[in-house]
Amino acid sequence: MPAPRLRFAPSPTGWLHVGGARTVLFNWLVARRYGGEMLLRIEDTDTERNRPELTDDILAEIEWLGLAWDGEPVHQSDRLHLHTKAASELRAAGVAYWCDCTAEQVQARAKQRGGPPGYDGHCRDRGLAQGPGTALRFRAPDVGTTSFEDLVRGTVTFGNDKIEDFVLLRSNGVPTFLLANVVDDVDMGITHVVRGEEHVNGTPKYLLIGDALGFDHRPVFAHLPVLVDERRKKLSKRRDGDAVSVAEFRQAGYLPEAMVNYLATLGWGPPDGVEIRPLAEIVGLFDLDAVTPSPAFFDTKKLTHFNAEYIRALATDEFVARARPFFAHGDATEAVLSPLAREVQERVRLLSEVEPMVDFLRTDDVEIDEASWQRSVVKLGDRAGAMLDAAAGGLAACLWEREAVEAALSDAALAAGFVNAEGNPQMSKAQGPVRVAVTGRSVGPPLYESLVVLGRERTLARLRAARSRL
RNA sequence: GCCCCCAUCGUCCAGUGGCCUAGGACGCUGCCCUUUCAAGGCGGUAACACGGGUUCGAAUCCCGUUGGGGGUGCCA
Repeated sequence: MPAPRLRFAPSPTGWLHVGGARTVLFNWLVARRYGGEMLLRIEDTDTERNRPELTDDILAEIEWLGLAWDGEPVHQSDRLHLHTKAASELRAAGVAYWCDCTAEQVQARAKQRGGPPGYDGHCRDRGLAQGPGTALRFRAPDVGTTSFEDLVRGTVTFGNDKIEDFVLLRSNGVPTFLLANVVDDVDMGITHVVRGEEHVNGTPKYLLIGDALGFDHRPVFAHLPVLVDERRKKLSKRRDGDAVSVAEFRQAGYLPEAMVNYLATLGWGPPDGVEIRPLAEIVGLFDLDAVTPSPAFFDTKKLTHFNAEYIRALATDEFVARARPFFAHGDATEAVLSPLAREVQERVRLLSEVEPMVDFLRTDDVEIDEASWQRSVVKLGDRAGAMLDAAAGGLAACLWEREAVEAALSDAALAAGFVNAEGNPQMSKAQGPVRVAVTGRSVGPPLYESLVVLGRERTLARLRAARSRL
């Protein structure tokens, strides 16, 4: 395959959502696989809805994902002259005409007619000249079919009689996406149009415009399946029209590598079934022909699993560095995390979970979780108090390092009556009261290591506090 | 309504006429390991939507039904 040229064409009307991210990824994958390029085109022709400041956010998220684009992003609004020139050509060739119907009139007639909604060709042969309030419409053929080969769907065919006379130029003179798209794709030398399934219906219009303009080259199309939510609805339509944004996941502590890897498994799968793997390998394996045509559910649980795997695979210092931006208490958190980093790393699924897990080491303002207190302390009866006392005694005297702390707690367990059938200390239960007293909860990082970091005095103070609470 | 598309475990992916008593992953779950929790090890749960064809043979091909999705804008 000659080096392909692809483009991702977001419109700055919202944040980058995960569906968009998946589209960027698949475009990027094709470009990388075949030594081509992926360009960016900002489709900002909708002056009403446009929010230019969002462009930077979208670019930043794409960068965060690590999916670099080639060249400078193109702004469609800078290219209006090309679009209007094409519009004039179409008008001159008689395949476009001016229409002065308002959107309200079009709708009203459709309703009155009782037939299908849409434009009825009212102004087709009125020979209107351009004037105030006139839009330029494309004269769609009444007979025949328009079809194209889609890399993921095969041949798709539309009856031309079902294609209405759509708008090329709005009455304010600004070209619509339909026109701008075709002109820009050709001008930018785009060979592959890889986009969401929602564009399938617009494709025959794209083709009709291109043919009318006399373009001899057609890009290859690939319409990716939509990403859906738990209700099987398009993700970007979720809630109040809010998409599930990439930013949301970034802020929640997901790694871009995990996100990208997970996204690659939606609508596609590696031939060998190995899902979690470096992007470089995916590049070598990816193929649009192998993309599934059916909608895919965006499963946050599975994404989270990927994320946990990626976190665990990090070098420990890298893990700390990546978690740092999520610390509200900066250096103080890092100081208590460092000695336990490896242990914490194996226990979190999100970077945002790191700080809460070591908070009990940073602050003395530890709240005892009631459920944990009941389950791991109260339920043990008298032995809980005995354990707390014995632990305090042993810990007060021992050497303050891991083995000694373990030994002290083992002895305390024996003294408090936590003994198993073999006569050994039953630490699974005995560590409970100490853990809750010190950390406030019944789950957390390994206890001995935690105590060493906490320090003798603070440990003893918490043991005493718990004792008096009993 | 009309147009287009889709249809394998709860979910994602594998399967492209015989290798399928349908495979992997997430989830859920049993056991083991274990200082809690994780992680790890070994198991389990669970699917070819339905009905017709074609064929010696169908999850795989064709038709229909049903179900789902996308579109139907002077949004992109």
